[in-house]
Amino acid sequence: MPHMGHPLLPMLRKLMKWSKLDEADQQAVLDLPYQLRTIRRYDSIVHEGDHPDRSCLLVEGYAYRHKVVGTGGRQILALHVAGDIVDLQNALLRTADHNVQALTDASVAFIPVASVVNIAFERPRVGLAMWYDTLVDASIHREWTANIGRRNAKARMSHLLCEFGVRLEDAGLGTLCRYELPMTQEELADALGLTSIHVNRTLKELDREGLTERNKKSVFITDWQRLALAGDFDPAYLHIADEQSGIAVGLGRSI
Amino acid sequence: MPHMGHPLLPMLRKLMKWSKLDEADQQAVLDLPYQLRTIRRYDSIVHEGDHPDRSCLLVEGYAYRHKVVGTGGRQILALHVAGDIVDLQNALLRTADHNVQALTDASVAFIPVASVVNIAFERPRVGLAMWYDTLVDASIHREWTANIGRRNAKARMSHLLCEFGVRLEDAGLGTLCRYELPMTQEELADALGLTSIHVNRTLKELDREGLTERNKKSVFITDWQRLALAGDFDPAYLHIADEQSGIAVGLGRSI
DNA sequence: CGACGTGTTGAAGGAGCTCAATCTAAGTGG
DNA sequence: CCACTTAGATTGAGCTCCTTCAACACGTCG
Repeated sequence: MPHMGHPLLPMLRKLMKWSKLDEADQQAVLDLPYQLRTIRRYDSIVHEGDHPDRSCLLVEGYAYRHKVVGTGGRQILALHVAGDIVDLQNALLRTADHNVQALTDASVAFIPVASVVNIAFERPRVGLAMWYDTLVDASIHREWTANIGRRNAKARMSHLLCEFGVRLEDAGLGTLCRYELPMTQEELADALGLTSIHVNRTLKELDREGLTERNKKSVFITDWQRLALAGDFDPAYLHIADEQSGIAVGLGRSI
Repeated sequence: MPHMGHPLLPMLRKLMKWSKLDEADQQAVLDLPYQLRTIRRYDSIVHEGDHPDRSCLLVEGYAYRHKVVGTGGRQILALHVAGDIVDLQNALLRTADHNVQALTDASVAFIPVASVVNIAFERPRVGLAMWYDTLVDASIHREWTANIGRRNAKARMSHLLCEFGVRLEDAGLGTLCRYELPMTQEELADALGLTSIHVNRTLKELDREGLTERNKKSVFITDWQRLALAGDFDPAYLHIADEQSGIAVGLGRSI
């Protein structure tokens, strides 16, 4: 899997969306020590109960976080794309409370937690961007909770497809209405709290109603308006367009 | 509602669980500027779409966060008790992506976001504790997602009752098996992704099976072992007992 | 070619929902 | 102290969305 440019660039790109970073900040991010590893599809990156001492970030490919419940069911908690910091949580909290796994062949950079903590507090703008990132992550968790708890299958699926469109376009990895979705129906089911059989029927229904056109690995949204309506989708929770000026106030005061 | 001691003490108590704070750190936390407000049951504290410039923390009482979906359904996303920082999210992210509301009459302290950001970066141990707190918050979100997505009604309810026991005991507001739960069955339903009718039947079943004894506002868990088993409950995700030594490493290096 | 992972389809069952009625306790006003 | 009100708890009956079980189809890859 060839990779263009500095492996940490996708992360830097993302951090710069959350907070304005000057030249020195940017360089410091790129100077973080890291170890690059290639991960195969379905390989585990972090396992529940681990005590990771390195944070990891997705350089290329897709990954997901999940938990397995007592009855054997699996719940996918989050989906991640290149540039996402997939495991600051478990590293900072010392004990992994969930699993992280590659959804496709992927490239992952591991960074010592100590380095992450150091840069966060030596360079408050970087630290704030990281904090911000974890908060947005939590915001997405909340929307997923609402999605699974209070919407029916069709709305859940529509919502997921809309979210992915917005996120992939924002990450420069696709467009709002056309992107790669390398997930099996069983994986979709585990992300939505459904069974793969019902996911199959729901996807077929969206196709039949002219909202989407899919083939195995890619999604084409043919009617964004209606899909967003069906999915009760409002991208506000992704905080993509939020102004950052307000945050700078806090930093301007004393740092 | 009379209050003992400094209003910010419950928060300080909580932060100190996440990271070791020296005298000066502790004083700085208590010296944060704040405005105390009494909130009536059901009054809104933060409304979705707001642009709050003050973070808020629960000094006394219970509160919850929620979203309303397109079909009118409500999903409660998190429950909060005294000491919880109920709204760092919305304040830092600038645009509230969910509502925060009082579950009982409550006392809330509002702190300017700028002050929070300042203390976080001037005093890294405090900042780390706050970051840690938001990460634990996210961890609870994840467990809730798994709970709602992959467990049946009885397990969901059992899990919630167990979580509350642990959290309230940890906060010094009750004991593992006996505590106040000032929620209506409809509110429980909205927290669990169920209907109030089904919550009623589920609660009755737990009583009938000898796992709990309830009256209106308080819970008595008569068989913790079996309730935890029924709820597939493992408190690891609350990160209550995690060692903090590892984190200190990061700070010790350069700050 | 056979095997396996994934998608597709049908039929039956059930967990949880909807609708509707009744009950209870805690106000509230007189 | 008692009618009156009201929010919440409780219970029943029928229904539906989604699951479970069971085949079968399809493509890929050894």
